[in-house]
Amino acid sequence: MSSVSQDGKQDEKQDGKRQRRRSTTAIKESLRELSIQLSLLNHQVGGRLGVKDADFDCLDLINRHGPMSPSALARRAGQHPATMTGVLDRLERAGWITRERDPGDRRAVQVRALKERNTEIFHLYAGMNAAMDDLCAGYDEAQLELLAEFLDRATTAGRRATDDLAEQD
Amino acid sequence: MSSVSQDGKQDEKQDGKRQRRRSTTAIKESLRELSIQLSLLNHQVGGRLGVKDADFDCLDLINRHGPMSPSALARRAGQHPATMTGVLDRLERAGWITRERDPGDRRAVQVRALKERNTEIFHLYAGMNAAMDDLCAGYDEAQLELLAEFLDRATTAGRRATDDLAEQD
DNA sequence: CCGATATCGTATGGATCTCATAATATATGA
DNA sequence: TCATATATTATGAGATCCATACGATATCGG
Repeated sequence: MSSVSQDGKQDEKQDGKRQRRRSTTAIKESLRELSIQLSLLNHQVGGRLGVKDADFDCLDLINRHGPMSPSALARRAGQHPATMTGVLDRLERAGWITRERDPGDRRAVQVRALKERNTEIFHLYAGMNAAMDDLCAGYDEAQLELLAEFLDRATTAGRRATDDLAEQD
Repeated sequence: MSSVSQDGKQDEKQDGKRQRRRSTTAIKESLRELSIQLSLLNHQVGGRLGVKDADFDCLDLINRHGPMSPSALARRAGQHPATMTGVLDRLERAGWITRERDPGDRRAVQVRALKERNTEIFHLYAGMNAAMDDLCAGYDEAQLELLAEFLDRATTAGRRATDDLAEQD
């Protein structure tokens, strides 16, 4: 350890680096674990609603990013367009979404989520929602801002990494 | 706004609360967005390796939480035991895992990941990994600790919310 | 305007996957 | 020992995925 070294100053620096690497690794680990856990939560919520994982992801995207075309959705969800037809059929049949022809381009279709049913989803997330409120309550405004910015940057990093993998064909 | 009110002090307090609610909501939003993005990244990585999303999740769980039985894995991944047989068949055929009978209980099976192949996975995450290193480099030690703790707590919250939903049958 | 071509969503069908149930092998307890 | 419980896997019916094809519409060059 440091105590056997001749040069305490340099050891300190190295310890700092080591510690930093440890912290960074810990964050990446934690992030991964969190990601898995949130997927499992989605799986549970989706299961309650009788919606398959992939379908639920799509419904979430529609809810979050407004009305959009099936092909845009397929791109966003990383699925085949023909698969999306099946997904939308199920979601439409179960009353989660509607399909409307785009007046501007009559080949196109706009997929829209039915807001009325969002309360059902919201209700199932109530537990997690409350827990997150509690968790956030323990931080001051500056810390919350730090956290939000970190999360956004991590998202951007994820998007870039994903796109890089997708493009290099 | 505040300027028209008779009681600046109380307005300040209310603004603080409003701001806090906004920040908390922003964090929850960001977290959700991040979760989606990481799922898409996994989807890309899995796609590159010719492994389906669900299968890849299972492989990840095996890698992360050591050797385990198919039923334990099914529970963790939220899947039917019979489905897990198919998942493990595919992963084994593709050389990602091995199945060994448990000497202690010869009904049981231990599923073990083949570490040699982990470099393939790791390599595909290299981009995201480097981006996260860059991101973390912008924070000091105390901030990194704050972030890690937040992520861990959020994971715990997620696990609790998931278990609550799973149990209330 | 017209014809060629591109794009959008979806139908089709074969391969694959899921999962309830049954079957097999082993363990456990009375 | 025998009944019951447990871990995993086989079976098969139904659902899903997706490469491809198709019909409808849009766009563009001439």
